[in-house]
Amino acid sequence: MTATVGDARPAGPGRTRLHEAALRLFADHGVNGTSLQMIADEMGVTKAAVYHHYRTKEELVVGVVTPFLDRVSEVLEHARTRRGRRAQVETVLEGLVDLVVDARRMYVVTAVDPVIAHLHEHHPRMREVGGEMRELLAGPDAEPGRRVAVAFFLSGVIGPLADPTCGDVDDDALRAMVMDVGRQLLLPRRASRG
Amino acid sequence: MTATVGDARPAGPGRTRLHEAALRLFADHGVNGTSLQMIADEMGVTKAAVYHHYRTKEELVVGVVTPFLDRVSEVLEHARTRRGRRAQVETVLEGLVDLVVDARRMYVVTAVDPVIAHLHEHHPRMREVGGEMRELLAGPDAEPGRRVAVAFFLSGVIGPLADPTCGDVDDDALRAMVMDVGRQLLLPRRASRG
DNA sequence: GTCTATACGGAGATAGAC
DNA sequence: GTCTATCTCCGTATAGAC
Repeated sequence: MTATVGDARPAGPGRTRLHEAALRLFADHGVNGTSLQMIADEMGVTKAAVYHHYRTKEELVVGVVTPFLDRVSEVLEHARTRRGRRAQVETVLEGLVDLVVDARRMYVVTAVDPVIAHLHEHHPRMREVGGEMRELLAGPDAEPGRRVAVAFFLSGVIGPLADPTCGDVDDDALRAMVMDVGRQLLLPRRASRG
Repeated sequence: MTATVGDARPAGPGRTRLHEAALRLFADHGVNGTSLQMIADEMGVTKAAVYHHYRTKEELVVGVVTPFLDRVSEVLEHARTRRGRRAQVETVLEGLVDLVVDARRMYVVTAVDPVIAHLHEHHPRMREVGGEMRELLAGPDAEPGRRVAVAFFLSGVIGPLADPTCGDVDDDALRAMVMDVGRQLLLPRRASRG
């Protein structure tokens, strides 16, 4: 049994330091390639100290991902308050790109890591948030073409974040460029160009 | 000719079976999440039998990736025989999308796995092929916007392949849709930045 | 090419003192 | 909240027989 981590504690400073150290390493080596020993070393403590915060590695992973998941939830919630599909898509797009550029490393990890991919399938809240995002972006009963575009976009955003050839692009420029691509893919103009 | 692979053995049937089994598991669990024991079980043999083909796990990984790398090389070579940047980009696009749809699992692995990402940085031939592809798609001394688009595209293609909400889309449709997106991003009509 | 058997290290995890 | 010490299991890898 994999236990639901209804761990709603507010995450003190120690925990936050742990999250940050773990995240750095996850982004570099993947979750499976990162041992608790590595994390402990990164923080300058021992494994046992890490185990004080989480009972298992899996719970640690969930703990690291959760704050990011929360922010995505907020974006979706905000989008739902808007009227009209186009406005909703635009809002998700903006919020997501913002979030993703701001938390580069995190999104790379959450989007790409095999371990987290499994979590996406099995962890109830991740399934839920992922589903809601796709639904908001694609719309109900979307045609294949639309679903492909959405999947393409969600996966595409990580490219510029991870690609070394884009390392020189600063956050603001990146945000603008990715938004541009996102609009092209998900908000095609009806008749003419605007 | 598609260059030498460190290990230029012709890959008999046993080796090919091994590659396929390993690939299936890599795609599911990531390279680090796949033990040689799992691979052996998948093939119905023992670990020692696997070690008959490769001396280390890393060599196995390279062996699995190489055939795919060779096909990418062929695509690039073919593109270089064409005259004009647009024609070259179009050719790479077509070849790559074809290849990627045909070898879904493989591309997901090569594009996404943390272990292979490190290989991309350190393994000479992978560095080379990756660099050549970006150069062909982006052009020499490309501006940031173009580089972002290329990175976005290369990462975006894996989305529809991996996303469960696109599972019902058959290969031909997928190919067409992804090509469409690729042209939008990389071959803008009446290019303002070509 | 495949097997059995085994070496060795490092992984995740626990106990209990400070 | 952090430590030392320790457990167990499984990972990679090797030796040598069939």
